Amino acid sequence: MKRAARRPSRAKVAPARAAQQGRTSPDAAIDITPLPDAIGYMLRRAHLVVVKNFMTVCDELNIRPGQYGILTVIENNPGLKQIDVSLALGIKRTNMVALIDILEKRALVRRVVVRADRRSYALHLTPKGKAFMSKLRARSAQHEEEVSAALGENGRAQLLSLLRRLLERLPPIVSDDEI
Amino acid sequence: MKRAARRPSRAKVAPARAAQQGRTSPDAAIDITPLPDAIGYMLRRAHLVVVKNFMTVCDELNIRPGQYGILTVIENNPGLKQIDVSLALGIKRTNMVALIDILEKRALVRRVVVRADRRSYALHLTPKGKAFMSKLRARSAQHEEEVSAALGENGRAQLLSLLRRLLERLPPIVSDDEI
DNA sequence: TATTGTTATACTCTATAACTATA
DNA sequence: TATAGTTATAGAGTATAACAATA
Repeated sequence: MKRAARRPSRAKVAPARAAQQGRTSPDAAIDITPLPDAIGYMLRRAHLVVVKNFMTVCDELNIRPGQYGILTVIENNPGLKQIDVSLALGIKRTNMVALIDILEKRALVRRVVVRADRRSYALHLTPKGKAFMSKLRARSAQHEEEVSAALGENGRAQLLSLLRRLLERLPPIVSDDEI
Repeated sequence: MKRAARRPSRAKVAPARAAQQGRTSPDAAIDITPLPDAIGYMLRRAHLVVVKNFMTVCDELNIRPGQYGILTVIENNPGLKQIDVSLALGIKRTNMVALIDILEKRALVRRVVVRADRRSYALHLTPKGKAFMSKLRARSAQHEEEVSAALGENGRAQLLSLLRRLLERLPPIVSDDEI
């Protein structure tokens, strides 16, 4: 996330049409949300602003949002296999390898050999991983507070309820065959 | 979006912990939404299922969601410069070039030379582009209906209102200096 | 035969630097 | 000096195919 400073700031864009017609009123400007009725697009923009906010937490602790998800799933379900984490988060098992590699190299996660099934590993947080998650959870809670404040009274619960409805009632992203 | 069929379907994952403890009840399985209280994560998942739904429309008409946004902005604001479209959609002007190239090669959009400022183009839909948008709008409306149905009575309006609040009250994704 | 982890690879989206031509 | 468009390039994130070890 780098800063730059080239052009003067302007929240709205004066369209060429307005200029061509001699109108210079800022009211003629198009809005920064040009597809305000497209649920998919609005979800995308909202996700981006929330993630940008969360990235300040991630940058502090040098972690990616996806890795935060993996750590959380492992912490809440110690002993999971990589394939289970993949399935839970919708990350392909083929892409999970490098992600776990990073977390293992940082000594946050351990791959524990399972005698019952020597194809797979049981994933656990190390003591360092648990301490890390402790910090991460505290900072994440702060972030969630900021988002809640933006959403207003009851807004957070309402939003989560509506998002849950979408996840429950629309076809899932990937059938787990594809993980 | 390819189909595959390797493993038996399972909506929930039986965690190794439960198995190790001898529990095999499906109630012990972890949910497919492992971060149900993280607004950012839930927005991501919801966006993915909605986009997957919208992709059926895009695949039919051989277009990407981002290109749909560009066409919509140009249709609603004929004569905009590339930089204006970039700003409106949060797409860097450097990445806008190839996107407009594609739309121009498909004869949906025209770059019209502006005598008043020969650095820039005025973007317009061609007649073919307008006809295309006509089809696209109709199919998109169908898609929006499906999403609305999933959200239930008033759900759509509530969700849009909450998402708008996030966009208005959290810091913007990019200052327009960075476009 | 099927599953788990792995490697290699490709594709999309996004990001940065540097150039040109115009203003 | 600043802006609009462009090119080249690099980095995420995600996708598929093929393989070894194990069940």
